[in-house]
Amino acid sequence: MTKPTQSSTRPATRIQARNRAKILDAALEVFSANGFRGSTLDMIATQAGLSKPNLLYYFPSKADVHTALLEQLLSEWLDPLRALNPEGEPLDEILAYVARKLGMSRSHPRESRLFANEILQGAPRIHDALTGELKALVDEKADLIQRWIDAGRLAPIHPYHLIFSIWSLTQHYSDFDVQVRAILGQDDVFDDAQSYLDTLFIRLLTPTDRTG
Amino acid sequence: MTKPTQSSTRPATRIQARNRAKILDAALEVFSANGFRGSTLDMIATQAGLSKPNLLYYFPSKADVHTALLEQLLSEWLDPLRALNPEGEPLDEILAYVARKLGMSRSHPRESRLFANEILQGAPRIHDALTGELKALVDEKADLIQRWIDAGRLAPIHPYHLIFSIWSLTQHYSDFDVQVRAILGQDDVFDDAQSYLDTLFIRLLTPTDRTG
DNA sequence: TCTGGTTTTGACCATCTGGTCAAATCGAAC
DNA sequence: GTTCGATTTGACCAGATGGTCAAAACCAGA
Repeated sequence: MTKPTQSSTRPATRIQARNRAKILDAALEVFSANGFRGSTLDMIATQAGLSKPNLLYYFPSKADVHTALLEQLLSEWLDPLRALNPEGEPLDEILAYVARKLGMSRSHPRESRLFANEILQGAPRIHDALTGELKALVDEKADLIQRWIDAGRLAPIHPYHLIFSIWSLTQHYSDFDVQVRAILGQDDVFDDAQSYLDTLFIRLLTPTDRTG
Repeated sequence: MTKPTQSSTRPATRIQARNRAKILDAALEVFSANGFRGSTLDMIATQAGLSKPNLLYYFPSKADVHTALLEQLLSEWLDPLRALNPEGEPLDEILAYVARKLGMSRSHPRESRLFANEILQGAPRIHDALTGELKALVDEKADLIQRWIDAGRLAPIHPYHLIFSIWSLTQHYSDFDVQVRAILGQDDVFDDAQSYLDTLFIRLLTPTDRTG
């Protein structure tokens, strides 16, 4: 009856790795659809194909599943921003970032909703990550954008609000999915969204030529 | 022990009006902060200064409080869009709409979060309103915007996605409040946001002059 | 096959929570 | 101040839910 989570030394068996993965995937499905309080261990266990006590054999509590999930996903979630390349052409870099982020809303809507739920509730479990890891990354990239602006390679706008606007515009299509579909019907929402956002950021960011 | 809610004929006493209002305000506070499943009748009752059975004397169930709250707020929530004036100058009208919407994020963050929670969970209780009242209003206003575009008074963009972008950009500042503040600190977020959004929509929507 | 650790589970518990109810209290009209 | 409906409440209930535990089943190496 050795608890597997204590095995910080032991190299985790194949069964452990497989079941922890199954649980985290099930938890993503359930938490993203129902929020933390709206999700039950039974839902997650069933979704994972395990019994509730068996789930609790791998994670000591519901909160631990949630925390583990958020931690695992946060870094991956920030990859698109991290990939903003200081060496690239500014406008292309931003547009590529927008495209990556919109792509994630399309392909990873569960992750997006999981974070949206967490932030909406006041981020009780990842507040430290917000003021730490996230802020550090955003500070760095906002600085980069400011340098591009100072060099006249982007129109002058508030770098932080630019980043916020990219987040909100892209995540809207996953988080508020139901509303978007209620209004538009089942159309190819993401293709139209992509071209709309391209237009928007090109117009917003293309520097006015002042050499005349 | 006559239930007050049955009195569709009776004109509702002063006490009834006062307590129903207290309950709905408390419910707004609690539901917007914790979501539907994360809120308890005890929380709402305490917040309203009533006992739980007393609360249930005015509303037959928790779900009924929630529904009543959403219904009461939905119409008011759409007022800024409804006020879009066909007779006005197109760009001014859109900018004024953005300003009204951002103002509501600042002054009514609880309402914004209440709706965000509901939509995130798949809008189980207001889906009809989305495909009905909301869609009808958006269709009407999208049509107006399209006519402005056709008349060359706005740059050509997708009207529905324009409306979505206004929603997402403005509501972000209330719904994701915690995240914004974690990154920016306690600054005057809304003033900067207002000028950022002004810039954004002016650049996006100002028609290119083709008379040359 | 035996052995010892790993994994799984059925039964169970305590707490929380939505909701009920009969009795008590209140309040306005007479 | 009496009356009768409106309002309020303490006590209570049933189901849901997070979590425990001891025993059973499983599995890999000797």
